[in-house]
Amino acid sequence: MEAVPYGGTDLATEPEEVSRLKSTRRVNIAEVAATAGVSVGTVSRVLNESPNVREHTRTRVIEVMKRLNYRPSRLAESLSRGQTRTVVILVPFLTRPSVTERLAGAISVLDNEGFDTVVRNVETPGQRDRHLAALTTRHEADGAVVVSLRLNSEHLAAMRSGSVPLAMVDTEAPGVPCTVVDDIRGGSLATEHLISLGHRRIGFVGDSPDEFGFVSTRRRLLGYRRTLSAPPTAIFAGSDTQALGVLAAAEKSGHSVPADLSVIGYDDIESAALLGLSTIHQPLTESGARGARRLCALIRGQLVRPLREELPLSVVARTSSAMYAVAGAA
Amino acid sequence: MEAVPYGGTDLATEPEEVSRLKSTRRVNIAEVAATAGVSVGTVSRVLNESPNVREHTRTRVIEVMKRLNYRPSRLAESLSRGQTRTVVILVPFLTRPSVTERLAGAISVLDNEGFDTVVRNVETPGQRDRHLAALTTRHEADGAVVVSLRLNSEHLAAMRSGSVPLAMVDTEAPGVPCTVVDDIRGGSLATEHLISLGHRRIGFVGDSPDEFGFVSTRRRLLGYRRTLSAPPTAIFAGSDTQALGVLAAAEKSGHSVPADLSVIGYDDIESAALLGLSTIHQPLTESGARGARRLCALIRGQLVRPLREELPLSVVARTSSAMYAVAGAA
DNA sequence: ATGAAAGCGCTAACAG
DNA sequence: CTGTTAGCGCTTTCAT
Repeated sequence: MEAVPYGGTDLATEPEEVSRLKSTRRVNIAEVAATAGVSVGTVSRVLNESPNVREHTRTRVIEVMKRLNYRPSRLAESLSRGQTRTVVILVPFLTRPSVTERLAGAISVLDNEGFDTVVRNVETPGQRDRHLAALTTRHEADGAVVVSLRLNSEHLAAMRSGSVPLAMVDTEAPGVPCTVVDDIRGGSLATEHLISLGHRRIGFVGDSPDEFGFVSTRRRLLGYRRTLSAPPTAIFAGSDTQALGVLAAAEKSGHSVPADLSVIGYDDIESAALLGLSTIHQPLTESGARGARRLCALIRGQLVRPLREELPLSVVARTSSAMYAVAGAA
Repeated sequence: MEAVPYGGTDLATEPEEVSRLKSTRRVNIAEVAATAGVSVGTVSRVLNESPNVREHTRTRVIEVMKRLNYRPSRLAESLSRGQTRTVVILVPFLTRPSVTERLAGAISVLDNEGFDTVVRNVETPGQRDRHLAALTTRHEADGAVVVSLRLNSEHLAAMRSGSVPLAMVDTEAPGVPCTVVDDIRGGSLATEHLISLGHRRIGFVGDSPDEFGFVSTRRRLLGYRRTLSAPPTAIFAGSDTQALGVLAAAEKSGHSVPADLSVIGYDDIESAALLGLSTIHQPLTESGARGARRLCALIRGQLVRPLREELPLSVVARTSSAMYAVAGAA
């Protein structure tokens, strides 16, 4: 490892060692073995911390690896071992806070389990199809977790015949391990909360139905419909993000929350607490973590049970919802 | 591809084809070649859409690939080609909206360029060191983009001697392509905005300095300090998320915004617009995209210029900031 | 247009 | 404890 100028360097002459690729010939395990005067097998052993290496040998090999700036190829290792130690996670609309929290949960456990996580973001039907197809068409990871996206029968059939280890989060399919919540019940919980506060005219704000294969919002709407059907002194938003929109709109139009209007959201994203938004809490990070954990089990060849696991929902009453003061109907 | 029961199936008997790994022996290119009665070379050619394959042959090979449910190994392809077509992106606090937007920007261009993106989330110094080390210690990707994390001289030296293609976003290092904004100026812009509104006593809310190697907030603070130094009729928050916290706190304590208190944030995350938060806009998605684009250039062996690129900042006045009404000092 | 064969960089089984 | 060697599954000359 040569000394590299840093920090104290004259900044006038912009050092640019990294701005262009130095075509340093990659040194491989054979080269290390050769210059250390041992076999590749031995180098491999020190690489994998095998106990069967004389301390002296190990030291020498390590020294050579350092000197040659050797970086073992994960690719070669994977190919040889027969597993990629990589998992793909397919998410829709990565920037949505609820999605991000799930993603973070998944990455965290995957990282701990020694997997790299390739994330694929889906924002159009085209991307969805392309990425879903890639999952079964080529062998690029040890498994995949699909978040919030619905698989059609073709996809499913392909996953099966290709036997691609798969776990789903916030969406389900027959025969696939999935981690979900009961969104219909969630819709009811939200509506009931408002009703218990004396509201009788409750509005709903959400995605236009069937917009993009998302199933959650529609089901929440269903829960709302089942619980009530008249218009607003309170609003139930299909997601916290939409609830924030409602909050802003209310303020803009001079309505104060919760005095004039109660608002309840859904998800309990991080900023909901920050803003005092009442909401239906669902274990976002946890769902991603569990999905990942189940995928790992699957990859290990374990049987995942129960196939469908349901996480609990709860209402979190904060400051955006309050008793209906004006004329609480009996 | 065998027919797989789906949908119409009796759900009482939970089908569980995917809940356990079917040990379907992987079919490889040799097997395809053998059963199609051609050489592996030919199969490889149809795989890569080489024009040098008789139409008839191609059709037959494709038919066999389907029938055998052949999935080419990306690993083997990469090893053979000598490139992973994978990029690592290192981000701190993945769930922060500003980070997520950058990530989305990067993933988007990387995806278009045919790269898989492995994301590594850093939430502790330990993770930071481990992931940073992994970048140089092993060869697992064609390059890396580092977001908002500071590299010390050791890391830098390692990146260089290992000649790991690297691009940085929202952070900089000598000799490395970076995409940044002028946070000091950002701090000034925010403060000036408030001052132009008649405010003279302006508070700052931000991270405790030097918490975790983050540089941005501190620099914004510096910009604020340089512009002013007395206490509050208005508040400048180091990030939009923190500004939202201020909004909530204000409301909770009965202060109305902007009547009693003006608030300006920093970043212009998606929900800022939603909530009418005044803020300093910085091109978040764009920064991620540019970082990714530059990394791609680097990987292609191109010279990246200028090494340091600065994206523009602008103030976005929304409804959370207003003229200081009470007693605007002259 | 197609086949044969030499890698790519590692792991692991086997010998010693 | 260490060396040898056969793969892992593909791409890619080089022949033909």
